[in-house]
Amino acid sequence: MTGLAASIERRNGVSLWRQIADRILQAIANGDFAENAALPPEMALAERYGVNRHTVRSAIAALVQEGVLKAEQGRGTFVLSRKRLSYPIGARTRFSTGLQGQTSERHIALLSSSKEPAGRRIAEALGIARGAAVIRLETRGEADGHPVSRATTWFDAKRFAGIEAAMAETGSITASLKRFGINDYLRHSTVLSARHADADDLAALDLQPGAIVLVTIAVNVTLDGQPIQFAESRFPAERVELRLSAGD
Amino acid sequence: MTGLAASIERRNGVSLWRQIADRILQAIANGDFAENAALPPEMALAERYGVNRHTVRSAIAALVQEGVLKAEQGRGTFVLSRKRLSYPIGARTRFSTGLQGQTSERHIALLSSSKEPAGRRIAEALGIARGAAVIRLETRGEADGHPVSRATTWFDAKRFAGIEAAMAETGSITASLKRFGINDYLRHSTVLSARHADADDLAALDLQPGAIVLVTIAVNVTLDGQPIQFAESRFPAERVELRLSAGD
DNA sequence: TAAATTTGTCTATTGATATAGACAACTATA
DNA sequence: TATAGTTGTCTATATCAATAGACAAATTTA
Repeated sequence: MTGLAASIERRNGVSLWRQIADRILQAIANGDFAENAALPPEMALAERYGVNRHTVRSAIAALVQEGVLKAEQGRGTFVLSRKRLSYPIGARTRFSTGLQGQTSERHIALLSSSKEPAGRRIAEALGIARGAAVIRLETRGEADGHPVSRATTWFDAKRFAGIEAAMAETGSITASLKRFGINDYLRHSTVLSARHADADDLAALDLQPGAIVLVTIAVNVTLDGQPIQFAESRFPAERVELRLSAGD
Repeated sequence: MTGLAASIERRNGVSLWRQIADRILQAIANGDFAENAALPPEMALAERYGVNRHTVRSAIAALVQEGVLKAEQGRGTFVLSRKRLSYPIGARTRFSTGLQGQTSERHIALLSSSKEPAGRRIAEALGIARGAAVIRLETRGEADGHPVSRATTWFDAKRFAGIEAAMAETGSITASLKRFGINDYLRHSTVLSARHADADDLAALDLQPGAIVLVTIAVNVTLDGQPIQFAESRFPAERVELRLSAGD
């Protein structure tokens, strides 16, 4: 399928070993290797990608460091298989319901919260005056102890005063909103993009530098269309894919 | 907002100038700079990112090459503003209707076509036997003369014999499907991921090496749920964002 | 046991990346 | 017309990235 033949680019600002590490990760996520399967020998990979064996070794070293591969002298290099999580997004997406069946344990950790004046984008999305106070929550989604998302969420401070405490206590946006009389809500719009992870993402998501994150910018609304929440979420592209299902 | 403070990472396989170029691109796409606005002076950027001025110059040089910035000796460096296209995806997404109002001219160019046996993934998606013949189309979406997407599409060769000719003639998937008696179809499922662009993407999308592409893998079905089309599309993350609207 | 295969380590060399400093060329402004 | 601010060019140096070759160490297979 895709990504087998295509060659490697030089002099682009992305080192060859990083590009090759990306390829291998992609192949694993694609299911090209079975659980605990052996990677082709270093010489074979070097030939396939048209680079020196040492360059392949650098790529493998990075993935070993990352816990994706395990190298054994004399035997080979093996895939410790981390399949990609498939994360559904749609009108009724909730974090905890989204990953059902794929992981056994999941929750949202509140990293920090603060109060700040609303910028242009946030004010427009929440339908409040620019400069009005908003509460900002920094959270991390975890599944089976592994970080799978990193989000920044804004609420109208007037309407949702104290939501950071509710969030810290319940570990759930849905449960926290219930305390403010909101029993159901919908995702109104989602904008999707991708970029290199920044320093904050790297630390929070336990990523290796150079990793790519999928970014969603979403507005949640009540059933009658009133905006309640504005959020930017980052997902590590190497561990998560986003899934849109018809009818969601 | 996001992306202003976060610092630059070293020894990660992605060169500093590439990381800084990414940041600047992101800031422009974010709307942090007005049309034709001047970028901060090189010295200021160097200080902000904690690097040497020459490193900033490398980043700027790459973006000038790319046509995003224009540097004028003695005056400053200016944003040639290319706003990001917002590309809607949903149950009723069509290429030509999707970008209405954002661009004046758009069409799909057929790059090549071939016949091949269906692999596991494609056979499952199309509901045909593994190894059955499928037609594969390589296409490029263009808006105002700029490439905005690169797709690989598979059809059941038995049912859609000759669709490559229809596609070449009409330049439209929708119009081509009409010739086979399909007047309407829906997007059944979409899976979203992101990765570094490979050599083929770089050439077809006119990207600088190191660029990131958003990848969608979609299945289109007839109104009664019969799968007709399997497609993998790549969008340059620096020029395109994907938008999910409620009710689509 | 011997041979083949595969990963691990070492040395050496080349080119790209990044830093540093100095100064030229050009523009806008006081 | 000075002066300050900005981009452009040059030299020099240190480190990282990539290539190249040789051989050691461990495992599997004949």
